[in-house]
Amino acid sequence: MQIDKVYEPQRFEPHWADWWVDERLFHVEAAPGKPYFSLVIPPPNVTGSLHMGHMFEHAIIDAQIRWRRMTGIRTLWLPGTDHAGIATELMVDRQLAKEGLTKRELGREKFIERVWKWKEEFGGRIVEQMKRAGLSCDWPRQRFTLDAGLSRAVREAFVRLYDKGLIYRANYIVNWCPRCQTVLSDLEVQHEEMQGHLWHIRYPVEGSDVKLVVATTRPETMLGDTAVAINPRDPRAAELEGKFARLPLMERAIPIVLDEMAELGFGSGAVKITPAHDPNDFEAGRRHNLPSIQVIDQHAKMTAEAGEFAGLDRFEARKQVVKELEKRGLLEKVEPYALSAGICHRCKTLVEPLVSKQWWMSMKPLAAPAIKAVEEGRIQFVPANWAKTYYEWMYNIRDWCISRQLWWGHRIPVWYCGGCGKIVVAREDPDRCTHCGSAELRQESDVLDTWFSSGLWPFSTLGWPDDTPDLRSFYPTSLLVTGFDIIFFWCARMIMFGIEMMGDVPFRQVHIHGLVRDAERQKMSKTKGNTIDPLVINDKFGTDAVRFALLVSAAPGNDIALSEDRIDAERAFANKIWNASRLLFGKPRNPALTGGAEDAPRGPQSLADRWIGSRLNACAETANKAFEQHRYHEAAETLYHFWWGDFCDWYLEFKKFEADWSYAYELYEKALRLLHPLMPFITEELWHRLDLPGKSIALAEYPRFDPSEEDHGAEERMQLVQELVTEARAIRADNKMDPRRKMDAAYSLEIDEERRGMIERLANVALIFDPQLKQRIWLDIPVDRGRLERESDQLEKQIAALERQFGNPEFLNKAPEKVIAAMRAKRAEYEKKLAENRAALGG
RNA sequence: GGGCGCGUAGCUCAGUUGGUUAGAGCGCCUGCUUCACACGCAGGAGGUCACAGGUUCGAGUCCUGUCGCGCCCACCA
Repeated sequence: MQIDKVYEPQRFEPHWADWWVDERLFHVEAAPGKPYFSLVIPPPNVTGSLHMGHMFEHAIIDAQIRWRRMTGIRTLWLPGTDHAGIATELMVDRQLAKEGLTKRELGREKFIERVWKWKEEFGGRIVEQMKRAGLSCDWPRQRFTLDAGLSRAVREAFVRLYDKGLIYRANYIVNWCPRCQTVLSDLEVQHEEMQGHLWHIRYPVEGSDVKLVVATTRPETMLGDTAVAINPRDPRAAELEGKFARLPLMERAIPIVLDEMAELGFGSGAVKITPAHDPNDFEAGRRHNLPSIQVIDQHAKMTAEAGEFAGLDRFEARKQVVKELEKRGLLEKVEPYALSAGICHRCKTLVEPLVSKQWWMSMKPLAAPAIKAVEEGRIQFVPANWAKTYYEWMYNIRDWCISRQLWWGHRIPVWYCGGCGKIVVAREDPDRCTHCGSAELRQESDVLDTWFSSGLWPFSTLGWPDDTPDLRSFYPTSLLVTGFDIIFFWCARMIMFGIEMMGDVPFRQVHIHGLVRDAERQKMSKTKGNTIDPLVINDKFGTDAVRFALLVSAAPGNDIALSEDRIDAERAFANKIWNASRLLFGKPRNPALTGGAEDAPRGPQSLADRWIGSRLNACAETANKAFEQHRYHEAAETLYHFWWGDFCDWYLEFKKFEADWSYAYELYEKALRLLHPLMPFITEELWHRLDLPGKSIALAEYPRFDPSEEDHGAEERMQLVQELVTEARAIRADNKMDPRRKMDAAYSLEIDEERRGMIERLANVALIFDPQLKQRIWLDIPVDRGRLERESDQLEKQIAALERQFGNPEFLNKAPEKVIAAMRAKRAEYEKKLAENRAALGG
């Protein structure tokens, strides 16, 4: 068998990536009622290209999916992409801006055309990246949140919820992004600590000399004040209740009301109320029946209601208002003040609270069964702690603003009738008003929040609302793998939608993974310039090495610090496997057999064979358990040490002195399968060199724990060989002995001919085999006295520590039998070793 | 204000229900062109597990507190 001298993943990875897709290797047919494992991809946004976070998530999913598939269960990984409303519009906005255009100038239709073009380009790029990464997705089932089927699902869901009274339209104070020109949900507003000021302003009380001092962080909003509140327990309450304050600058009389919102002892004890521009004040306005005066418009400019300040930008207005108040001696003081400001999580513009008529979804009724599903364990979080975060949000959930003043998205299926003024909500575009028959219908111009369609993803992608074989075959899905940052945005909403629309949870388990950070644990970000581009890194080190580096660091839920050093180490691992294969492939496949029966498995032939078989078996047990529990780092580490430590360092070295390599091939093939979910490319490449009957290693069986392969005897016998070899090498190194010259040993031990040969060869020692003593040999080698003395001291200390334990009756009473027995065995072992050392030193 | 998490070898991190001598990768030191691999081989140094108490026969692991760091949620004038 020929194999290139150097491991160059670039030479075969693209080939297998294409082959997997072209052969539709991971396509799976519907089979209602049959056992399955299914997972829908968290659809990446079509905004650009994939980053390391995606790569990490995909490496986890692919490992899990490939492992499941190899265990023989019907396995589906459904791929797709998300239209990502605001994010994509922002990208296209920027592109237009470079051409000196705006989306309004272009018009709705032309703009959407433009975005589709963008989607074709970048969405396509993302899909290509995923294919190149070798993700074992069922590509023929690929979906996009705006494709026809999913759009139909969106309408269905909207109409059902509307009919149930769970979707409503209302005027309320919302988060408005003056740049994106749309409303945002609470989740889309990011809070950032900012250093601001607290301005204390004097409001004169009418018919009195008293001046009420109010404190505010936003003086420009005072122009829209319609009341001032003080706490009912405020000493001034009785005197001021029912009186009016004179609003400075606007010269308007506004009532003084009593309200708990004014906290006793905070600032001056009085609070200005601006119902149109503050969520808190909005509620207060409702409580006290106050008028609402909008002084800031949707572009964050002052309205005509702002009098002399009309037309000014909100920040400029702030300066002017403060200046004017100062001039009139109404500014008592200014203090520095730390506040958290809400900014648009897409474009980072300061969000403006505005009163606006929007579409909302009632969440409490949907949340209750979703909470129950997790409480009852029908959905399990991994790590379990994340359930707390989920509960916390769900218990305090508020209604969801689902309309967006955007163009790229699912247009809300609501029509306003010009005839009777009523609204029509329909699955299909209506020709006439269902109430009055008028043809004068105008569709709602708003689109839905992107997360509305994402929330339907686990079933809309399987054909819902139709009762399809796919849906009956793969829903509920088995697992969701995602980041903690979208537990609320996506995960929680899928659970609510799933239960509401399908009557069952959308997935059984949620694996929450961490963040990929750079080597210094900094978040990767374009602005910091510390990002690692998956394309570049995969090309440099090979996809297998990058995947393995990600997974070996992936302790459940923890962030990972990724460095090129780490990836380089895993490339070295791949290279090690490659070279071990070169050694193996240079050996006769099966000298004991001839003709066509060359591949007939013959099982282990030697002690080394039995030992490695037993080791691989143990490794298979650990790996299966690790995948089951989403402990990828454990699977990776175990396989790393099996391949490098056991297979290469010991087994192959032993085999070099044996003639029969038939079992080595058998075991090697099994070891490739064991590694395949973590390193799909190199294992596929090498597996094909074996020219076996199967089509792909990805469809071969994953090795399982087999009690008949367990061979404790072989492991124990081999352990002694390893210890002796290591000891002999250490003596040689400590004494600076020439490694090429044979040495004699000075131990008395029970040994058989087979092991004698192993020790002699690997340790390069001459063992004197005494037939008179049968299996006992006496070795005569120079001893490193210092080494033995140090070791003996250690042993004495350890034995003394154990004696202390055994002398403690409490320990003997309370410790489990198992632990005591293990410690007794340990003591015996130490004592034996100590005796050996003393004999060697004495002689 | 509420919630979650972290602090283990020079660096980055493992350590699942408490149990014997706490591990890995990288880095470091020593010696090797050993016929698969210098992306390698062999040997080695390096940790009072942040700190202080407590529970226990036994604590890196459980409890309390302190210090340091991070994240999330919240209508904090």
